[in-house]
This record gives sequence, structure tokens and C-alpha cells, in this order.
Amino acid sequence: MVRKRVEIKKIEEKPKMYTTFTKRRQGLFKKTKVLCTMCEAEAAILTFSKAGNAFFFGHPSVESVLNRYFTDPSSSLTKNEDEKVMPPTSSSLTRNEDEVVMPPMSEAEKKIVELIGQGRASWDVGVQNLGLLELDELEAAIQEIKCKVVAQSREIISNGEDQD
Amino acid sequence: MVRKRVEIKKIEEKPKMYTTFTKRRQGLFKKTKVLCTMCEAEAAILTFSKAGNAFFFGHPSVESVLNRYFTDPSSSLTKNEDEKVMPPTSSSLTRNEDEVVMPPMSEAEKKIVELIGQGRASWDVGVQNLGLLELDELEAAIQEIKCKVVAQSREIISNGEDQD
DNA sequence: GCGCCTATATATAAGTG
DNA sequence: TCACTTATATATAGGCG
Repeated sequence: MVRKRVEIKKIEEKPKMYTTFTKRRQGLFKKTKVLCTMCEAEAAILTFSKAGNAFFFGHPSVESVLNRYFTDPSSSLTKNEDEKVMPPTSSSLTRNEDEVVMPPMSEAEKKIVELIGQGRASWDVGVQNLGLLELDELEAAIQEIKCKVVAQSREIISNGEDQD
Repeated sequence: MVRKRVEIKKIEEKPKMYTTFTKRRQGLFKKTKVLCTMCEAEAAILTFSKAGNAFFFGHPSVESVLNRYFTDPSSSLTKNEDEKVMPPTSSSLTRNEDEVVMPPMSEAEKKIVELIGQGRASWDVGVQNLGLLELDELEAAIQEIKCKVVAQSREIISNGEDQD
């Protein structure tokens, strides 16, 4: 219970380091979201743990913020011309889940998987390519999924923590 | 002196909003630095205030983190079995010159993909295997995605209207 | 290890100069 | 508006089941 103030230095014990990373990263993301909400700010945060895991958050989206970073005049001042980061032109995100066999999906699930399945586009871009009708369907699909999640949360709460 | 808990919503009074932005941004940067120090992590945070001011921080540098963001394969998915670490040894990743590829997914996207990506389990089953904390995150993630969808819809409906 | 708990450290809203 | 104050809210280290 935080009996002592932690020193701001490298944590030598790996397990402890990972635990700390997770907790602090979560806190960081949360605060970033709050900042965006309260101050109508745009922000992106990119993290890579020592273990190599990557976590990102961006409002309105990581891409939009990065794009602004690359184009906003006030940003240029802090960068070196010759050390500009080039926007992605490589492909590394393609997941090979082609042979994943799943139980029958609901329409909602299918909708969502469909978007992700595009493979070459992230949600932001994927969404931007949809028409009103599709967006409407997707919204409903998302809502449906969300209901399941919320329902599950409630179930766990009411059952204490008795669940597999 | 924090006489009351602040609501996590847009601050209407501009002066107050800017003050809050400044304070919270500083806190955010500070925490980001601590995270990097304690956990040997790499992180970058980019912020744009409503007023248009830009602030960045990156360890080891903003540029290096962004470069990693655009190239690191581990940016795509996070698995959790025994091994979730996958150092960029060079496998199936990297450059396709003729294909436009998007950066890694956001937290929200990852959360959702994570569930589906588990394979062999539909959403219903996947959700049932999550703990409260995860469900909470997932809910937020779903909400985030939904916001994007809704926003896109509204934009289309506006059909050309533009604001600020 | 994972999720929850809680005592304490830290962040911060509002006030003051 | 910044710098400092300080009361309170929030984050979190370590413990527990």
C-alpha cells in the first residue's frame, strides 16, 4: 500500500517493472483521455514497454494527431528537417488469422470483423470509407457488443467474483 | 484547493480550460517521463491545445518513438499466453512499397481485435472470460470506436459543413 | 500470476500575490 | 498569466485471496 515513496529510477526486478509499467501506463492513458475531454485538446500517446509491447491512444485518433504533428507549423519548429519521420509506407500489420475458426458470429460481430478484416486499413480509415447506411449498421453493431460487455460487467459485479 | 471533484467533461470557461490544460499537460508529461525512467520504456506524447499550441515529449526522442511506431511489428497485436513479447527479430514484417498501410491500431481497436483474434471464441465467449478491469477497458474502447462511427455519420449528414 | 484493496504518494482546483 | 499554497481527489505500491 505504498508504504514508501518509490524512487524514480529504473526498476531492476523485471516482474515488478512490468507490473508498474502496466499500472502507470493505464493511469497515463486515463489522464490523457481526461485532458482531451476537459480541454478539447488533441493528443496522442505512444508507448513501448521494455518487453516490446506497444500501446497507443489518440484523440481524435493517433493518426490524426500524428498527421497534425507532421504538418502543423508549430510542430516543425521542434524538428530537424533532415530527421523527419516518414509516414508509414510499409506493411507490418497484416494479421494472419485466415484460418481462425469461430463459432457463428452475430451480425454485429460480422460487421466489426469485416472492418478489421480489411487488414490494410485501421478503423479510422475504414470508417471514413463507409457510407451512411453502413455506418448506421456499424453503430448498431457496436452498441450491441457494448451491451454484452456491460452486461458481463454487471454479472461479475453481482456475483462477487465467482466466475471461472 | 480542490474543494470538489471536477467532472470529466468539457470545461466551458476558456481561461479555466487553458489553465487546466497547462496543469494537466505538465502532470502528464511528468508521469510519462517517470514511466520511461522506471520501466525502461519508450514513449512519446503529442498534445495540441484548443488554442493551437503544441507540446511534445519523447523518450529517447519523439522521432525515434514515431519511427518505431511506424515500423515495429509488435505494434499490431498483443497476445497473452506465456509469451507476449516478440522482439522485432525480423520475420514477416516490413516494407511493401506498393501498399498503403496504416499505423498500428489504437488501444480501442486493439482491445476489440484482441477478443476476436483469440480465435476459437466468439465475442460472447470471449467476453465471458474477461475480468472486470478488462471489461471496463473494453467498454471504453467500444465507446471510443462508436464515437468515431457516429462522428463520421454526422459529418456525412452535415454534408460539407465545416467547423473551425 | 491476476484482480481487488487500501494506505500513502502524487496531482491538481481553486485561491492568493 | 505565472508561481506558490493547500485541501482534496486521484493514482498507485505492495499486500492479499
